[in-house]
Amino acid sequence: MRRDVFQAIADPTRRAIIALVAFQALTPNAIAEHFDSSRQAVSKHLRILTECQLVEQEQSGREIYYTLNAKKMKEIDKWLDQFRQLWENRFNQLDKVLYTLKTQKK
Amino acid sequence: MRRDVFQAIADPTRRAIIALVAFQALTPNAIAEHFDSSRQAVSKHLRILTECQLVEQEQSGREIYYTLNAKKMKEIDKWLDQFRQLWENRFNQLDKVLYTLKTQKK
DNA sequence: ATTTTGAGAAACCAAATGGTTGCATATATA
DNA sequence: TATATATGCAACCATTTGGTTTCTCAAAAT
Repeated sequence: MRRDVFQAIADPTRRAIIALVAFQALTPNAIAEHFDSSRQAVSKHLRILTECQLVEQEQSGREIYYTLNAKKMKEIDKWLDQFRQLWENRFNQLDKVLYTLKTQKK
Repeated sequence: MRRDVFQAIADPTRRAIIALVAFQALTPNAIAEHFDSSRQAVSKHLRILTECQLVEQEQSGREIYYTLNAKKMKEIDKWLDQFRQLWENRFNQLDKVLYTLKTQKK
């Protein structure tokens, strides 16, 4: 079960769930109300999100409140870091072509 | 065929390909050398990356050079923006709990 | 002119994914 | 105590995914 953050955010429903629990703790039932699919389907998404630690559970009686573990989101941001300078254009398309040409004439 | 950026970066091989073509234009053959899987498998990944515009093609004779379209990576960064303040702790777990309690006593 | 090489497309396949329904269990509520 | 509610889990199913092999085609190289 390769449950990494990138696989977790691939699904649009899970991204929506992330956005929901980002600003308030919610129960599976409360979350399911926002979607067409069944509560069990949402539950499975929550399981995946929990397994990769993107969300955390907090039991309160028979209810379970889910919240976003924002720190885990940083992992995605960290991965993006290596490309950030590229889209900020300090190292652009032309540079890349020149670099390619240079490494090719060996 | 829902070819969005998030689905594209879900696969670890594709993330590796992205990292490779980020710094120099490469042909499918050159890319495939970095992996265990066949050139055709890499080709399929490149197709997916192309379809969601994460990479761009540049034909040169019979060779096709692939480069990263860094601008498209910004989409991921943009999605992360809404959570950035959360992991920077300006709005933390406790706040969330309080907010939840408040909205519940209606 | 013939052969080799680079690349995409098609057909196929096992495994993973996202959904469903039905069930078990623990906690509230009547 | 009996019933209703919240949740997770298992079994099942259709579709998607990621890989393979085979094929075709165009461009280089011989």
